[in-house]
Amino acid sequence: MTELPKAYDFKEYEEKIYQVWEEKGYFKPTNDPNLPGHDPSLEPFVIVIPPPNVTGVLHLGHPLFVTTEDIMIRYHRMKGEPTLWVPGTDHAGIATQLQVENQLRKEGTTREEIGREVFEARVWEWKEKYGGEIIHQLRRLGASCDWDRERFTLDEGLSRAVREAFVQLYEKGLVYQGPRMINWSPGLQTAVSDLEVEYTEEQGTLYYFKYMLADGSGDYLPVATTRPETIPGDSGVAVHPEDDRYQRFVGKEVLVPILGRKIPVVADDYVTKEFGTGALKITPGHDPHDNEIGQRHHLELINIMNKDATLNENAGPYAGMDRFIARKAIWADMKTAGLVIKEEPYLMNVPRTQRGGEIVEPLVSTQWFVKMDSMAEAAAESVRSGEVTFVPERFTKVFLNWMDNIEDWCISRQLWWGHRIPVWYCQDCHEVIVAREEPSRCPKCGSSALNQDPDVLDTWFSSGLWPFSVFGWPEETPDFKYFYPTSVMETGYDIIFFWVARMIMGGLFFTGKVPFRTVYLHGMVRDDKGQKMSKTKNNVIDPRVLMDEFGTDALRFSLIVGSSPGNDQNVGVKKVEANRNFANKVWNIGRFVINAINNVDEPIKAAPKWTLADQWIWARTRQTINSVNNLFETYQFGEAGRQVYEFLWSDFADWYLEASKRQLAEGGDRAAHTAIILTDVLGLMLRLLHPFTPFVTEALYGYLKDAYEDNKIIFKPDQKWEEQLVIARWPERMSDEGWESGTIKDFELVQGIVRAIRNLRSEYKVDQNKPLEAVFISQNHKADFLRKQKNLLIDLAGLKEDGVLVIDNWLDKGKFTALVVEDIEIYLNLEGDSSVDRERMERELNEAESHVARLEKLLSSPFAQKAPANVVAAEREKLAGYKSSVEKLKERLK
RNA sequence: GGGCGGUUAGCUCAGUUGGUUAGAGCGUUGCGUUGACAUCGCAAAGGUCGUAGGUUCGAGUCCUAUACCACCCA
Repeated sequence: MTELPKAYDFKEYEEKIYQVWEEKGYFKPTNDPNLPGHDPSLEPFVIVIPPPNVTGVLHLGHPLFVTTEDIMIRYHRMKGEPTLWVPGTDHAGIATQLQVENQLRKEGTTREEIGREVFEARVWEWKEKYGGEIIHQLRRLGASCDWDRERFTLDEGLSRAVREAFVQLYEKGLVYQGPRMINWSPGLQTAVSDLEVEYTEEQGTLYYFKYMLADGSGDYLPVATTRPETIPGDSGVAVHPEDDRYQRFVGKEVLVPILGRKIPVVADDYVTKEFGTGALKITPGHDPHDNEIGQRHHLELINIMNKDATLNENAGPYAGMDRFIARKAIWADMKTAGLVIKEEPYLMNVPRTQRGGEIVEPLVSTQWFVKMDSMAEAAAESVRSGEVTFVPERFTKVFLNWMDNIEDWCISRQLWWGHRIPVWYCQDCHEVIVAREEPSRCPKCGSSALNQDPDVLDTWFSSGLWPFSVFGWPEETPDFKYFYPTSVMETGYDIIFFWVARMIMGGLFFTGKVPFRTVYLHGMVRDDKGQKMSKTKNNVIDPRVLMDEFGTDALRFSLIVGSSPGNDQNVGVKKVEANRNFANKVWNIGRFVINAINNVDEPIKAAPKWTLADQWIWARTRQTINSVNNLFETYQFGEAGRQVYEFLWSDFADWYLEASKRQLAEGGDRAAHTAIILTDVLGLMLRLLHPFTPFVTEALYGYLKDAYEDNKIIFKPDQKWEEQLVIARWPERMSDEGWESGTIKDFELVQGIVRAIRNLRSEYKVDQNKPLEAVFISQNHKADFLRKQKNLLIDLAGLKEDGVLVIDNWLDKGKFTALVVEDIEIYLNLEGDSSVDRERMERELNEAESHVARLEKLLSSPFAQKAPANVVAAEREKLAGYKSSVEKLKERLK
């Protein structure tokens, strides 16, 4: 029988407990399809982790998703379902490559210098060195994943899945290669997808200049642009077909400034008459909209840019200049040539890459693309039909809107870290070979001179296969057959397009099934002022520091409680500290209960006679269990956590534990039955709380179980205690037995009286420990009730043990101070100032009278007829209470 | 331009079938520490629930408009 320390020391338990969980295999799914005795009819609960960047640094987004998913996983595991959470990491192409390139720079070298093979080896080294860190942190956060099923997106199996997927798409004509307008990142030297481009509003300049007519008339078309450096690539000027100002120019030719090339003026209703001059220069090679207009009017496509964002020979005198230097140079030359009209400041949307942050250059390049329309239609249909649902629901619309406007996906990246595109080119006959395995010779001409495409695939291409590739797809493994499709995809709303959409499309295309039924999207974590955390703002909170200081449970609880799905949340250190205190509170409740169990030493003689407090806490327990079950089923984990918190702190600790002290001191059956109630309620609450704060609850469960089983007097062997809380039975809903609401109301009357007495004590500055004499006066059935609850009132309100009287009338009110709760008069011997007394009672009378007035008005309004009977009855009852208070107070004030 | 979310106590936020004096944590104020807990207890102050309309017996909750903030798509 060990005495627990006064404070919960999470450092003592977290690591050890996690180790035991893992060693005992609790994170492994029951009903494993690879083992004998598997029952395929049992529906499993499955989540695949959103794989964190393998060399990434832990930020608060990780604890948020880990906790949310762990809550669901632990809940379903406790419900006894076969439960699986598949962990893993993502190779994160650009991010990881940049890290290693940084390292190389420090060493004074570059990837080009060391070559592709050496570079790849270096990245693997890097991954081995730092890749374990993020996984270690997931464990520390308490993630109950099946680590035997851990995956990495560049693993052999997953690489095979990627090749398979590419080839299948190619065979069905959904993957194609071609020159097409893409977003080029000159800094990263790779193409990026539309999604990887972010637009920021920045101050720029709108340049107005003259497009001279080619007929030498000296007439000109005024044009405005934000990018003069693209003028050498112009192959037309467009005006709105209904723009009277420019009708006469349509069909004529104008001269490209400086270069003197002749280009046509066309009419196109894409042009906004009000913008700039109403005439738009068209650069089909370097602007996506211009590209479309160019195609419509068969304008020449001129590429004027090199891959490093310098201009090429098509830019004539500006060849070799960087794009921004060229901008200045051209403008200066045009000024000299008298072609400039004016400049004005202009707020423009500048496209920048998500990663590097430099300005993206739209240009035409040969890349690999996935044709999206048919896949998107299928994905949209699966959402429209409700086969896949979103939590919160509003993301459905966001998703469908994107699906309806989807563009083809550029999947090739000019990087060295990632899945190499499974395409080979024959050097001799130029055959393009797309294959699952590396071919040794060309199937067309037999040549062995084959070169593999140098590009790798977008990281999201492999991520899109994640929900089934982790189970061994394309192999029909037992895992794939049993665990796929998964149950819930939990991730941040910021990657709904990047990832969620592509998984749904991929799932439907490759497996014919949606990859998950429910998409739960969490919000972003910001600092306590609502700002995005960033290194430059220096407001980044390191989760590891929070865990060091307050424990994992406190961090987990802070990220879940007080937030709702899909909404951003602000997290400050204070909040985590408060929840560390909660963990400690739970710990001390546990200490109290264990102590109570240990002190029971007499055999139970009779059937239990429950006290009001016993019945009340049990009723509240049932209420809480039912409510938490409802909330879990609707993904309202924050509210569920809050309710358990409130129950434990405000009901169980503040009231029941206090009430139980006398019951325990009484000894005998009373103490034994009280200990049983304490144990049962705490046991149930530890279960409800376990998904949120797994460590402190597991630690306490162990001690509670030991104490209970060691006590041979109250121990019931038939009441099975599971080995550990992590696999203990989840408390299921209990139906109402009818007695609960009355019991709760009765106890609330006691609480009302106790609070009133405490307030009075505080107001009269009477020492809290001083026992008070009290006389309760009640003329109705409540007198009996009060007599029965006398001891409870004595303990909770701090009354004098033998100084409490319950009678139906009393004349000698002398120096006693009056208090009225509903129709009960309470007289306390406070030895207070009677003028203060009068003043206070007048205040109370005023308040009660205002309530009476308010309620009488309410009840004489149509409310009484139209509102449901129970609502009206409740108000009538309140009115009665206030009325008798008024009466008693008036009497006392005479 | 379209869309979404937010606006509730000094601060950070809960409040999901509309039910009649709106909640928590932190902060503030007062009192209190020899057995569950000072990582605490008891109590107090503090809110026209952005604004204006509407629906309803009843609106923080539903509808319309509007302001501001944030985000997404174009």
